[in-house]
Amino acid sequence: MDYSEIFKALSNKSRLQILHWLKDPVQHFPEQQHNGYENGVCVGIIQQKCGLTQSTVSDYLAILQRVGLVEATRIGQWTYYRRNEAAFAALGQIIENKI
Amino acid sequence: MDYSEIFKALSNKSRLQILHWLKDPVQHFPEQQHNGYENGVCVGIIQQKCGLTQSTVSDYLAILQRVGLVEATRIGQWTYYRRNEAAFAALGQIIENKI
DNA sequence: TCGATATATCGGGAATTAACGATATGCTTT
DNA sequence: AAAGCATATCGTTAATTCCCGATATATCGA
Repeated sequence: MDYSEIFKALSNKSRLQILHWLKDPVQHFPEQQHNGYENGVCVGIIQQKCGLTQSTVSDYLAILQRVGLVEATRIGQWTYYRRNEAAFAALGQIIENKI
Repeated sequence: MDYSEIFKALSNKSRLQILHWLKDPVQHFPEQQHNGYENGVCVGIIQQKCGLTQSTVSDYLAILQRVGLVEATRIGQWTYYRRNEAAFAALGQIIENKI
């Protein structure tokens, strides 16, 4: 298997920052109340906090999704992104035992 | 702290391959017997197996050393590189809990 | 000291990534 | 159907990374 793609996704400060914020959405994204946080946080809210443009944030979330670190749920016109904690646990194990 | 540099070091197939070989030097580098494997494997032997040039392999090992994933020992004209297993264990924990 | 060997460093061209603006797609409401 | 949002995709330039050859440094043996 090729883990370099996963590490490439993690090798960027903005993407690491987003992942860290998504670890505790209630604290880091209080401006999103409407739907709860079950499905994660929508792109626009993440973008505001990043300071990056909408297209960049959308790109970055797609990169993280492509390697399985986050999952997306489309609800109406919003796409909510949340961490895939199982992927992080698995990656931790891989680093401790396989790499 | 800035973990992106560590992930950048891991985001390359050749470097991951080297790290994996260094996990079991006796098996992957049988051509090196002279000094045992206590200090790791010297650059030339790693280079032969990689197929990359000497300068590239030296660069790559320096990158891995800079972020603490490997350690170097100079003995005479040889430099031996070995994995820093504590760094991998720590990184695994960071991914499971902190990122 | 000189030459041979091992490794490190420097400079560069090709390939990739960062981040953007512009535009397309898709959903919702009227 | 049309207008308004939210998000995705495309095309681009600047910056970075990949990987090399050339060269410098360090150590060893004669």
